[in-house]
Amino acid sequence: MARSNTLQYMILGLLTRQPMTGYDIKQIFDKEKAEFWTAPFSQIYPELNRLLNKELISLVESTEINSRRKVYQLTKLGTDTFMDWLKLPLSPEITQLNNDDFILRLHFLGKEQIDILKALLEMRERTLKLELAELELELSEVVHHPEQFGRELIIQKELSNKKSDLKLWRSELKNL
Amino acid sequence: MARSNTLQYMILGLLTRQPMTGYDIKQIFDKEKAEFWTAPFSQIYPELNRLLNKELISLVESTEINSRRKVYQLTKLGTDTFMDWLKLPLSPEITQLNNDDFILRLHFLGKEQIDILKALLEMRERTLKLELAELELELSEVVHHPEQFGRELIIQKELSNKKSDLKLWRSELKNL
DNA sequence: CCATCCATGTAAGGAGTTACATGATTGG
DNA sequence: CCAATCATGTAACTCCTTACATGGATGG
Repeated sequence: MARSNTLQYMILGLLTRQPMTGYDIKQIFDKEKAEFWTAPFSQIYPELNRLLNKELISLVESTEINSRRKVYQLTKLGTDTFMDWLKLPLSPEITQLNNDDFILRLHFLGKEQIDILKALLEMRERTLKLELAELELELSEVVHHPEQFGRELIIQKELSNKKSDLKLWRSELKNL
Repeated sequence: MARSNTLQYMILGLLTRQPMTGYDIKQIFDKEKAEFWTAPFSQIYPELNRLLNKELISLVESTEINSRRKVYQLTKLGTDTFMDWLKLPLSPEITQLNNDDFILRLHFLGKEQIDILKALLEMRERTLKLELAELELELSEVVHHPEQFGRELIIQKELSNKKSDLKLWRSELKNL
């Protein structure tokens, strides 16, 4: 999942819930991770310092005077930056969304942001349909190569995963 | 998919089919990629030179005398290295297999290697059962947090994907 | 007092992306 | 002759992992 500042937005997203330390962020990654993502301290701490430098986050003044704990909170700029990123599915020039971009945003959406949530699900639905068509084509080609049995199984797996995704997002969209 | 020499084994795996150039390898990656993986020239060419250095591959003597084409073939060492990697699911000390390691090996398995294929599917089946149990637990926790609706959907997606995988591998195992 | 958890980092290196650079061959 | 394809690479940069380094606070 390279090349899109994933970590930056994950951290900003977590800080929208409440101010916290790098250590807290790591705890949440480890607890909520299994679904799709995690990061070690060696990525988190330097990233926090970069975000501080860019003034997307700031240090909460500590009551405990001689503690090394650094509690971070979002700045106005940080909140805006995160919300702009989250609203991607609402921008008219974007019509497709890969699984990673989709999941990452979905993670931070609740029923309060119903319009973003709907746009996100609809966009993913569109992309899934295209991906399914491509996979059907690949499957029809690979069946002529019995020596590539493993690859055929992979395509079947991808097909059944995407079909079940499409079904799930459609049914969720209906309930919104 | 870091830290496991993926590219090395992908290249060795493709070269078991027939000798080819870096350019050919890239073509195949682009054609067979969509399912899970690809690599740009800037990764392929340096990797080929590393494999040449390690004597896992060698240059095929060219008939065309003044061509810049470099056709690579597996050496005995390269073939052995690849087969050892492919046989991982047969090794008794390994009992679990994540999706990436599973898919990567499955890609190169045909019905000729029925014993490896069976062991691979069985091992993935075991791992899937554990992953499903974890996800069920996470789902039961997240339902108490309606503000994390997006995360709940992600867990549901993962659950339905893994359930459909489990069903698929079970039915394929029955047919082998 | 000692283990575990809390807490913050640096260093080294591998993996992956994007951009750049170059030139031969093939087919219309 | 010109465009597309074949063909091989380097450079710079970001992303990610593993290992290392340090020390305070808490609870049994």
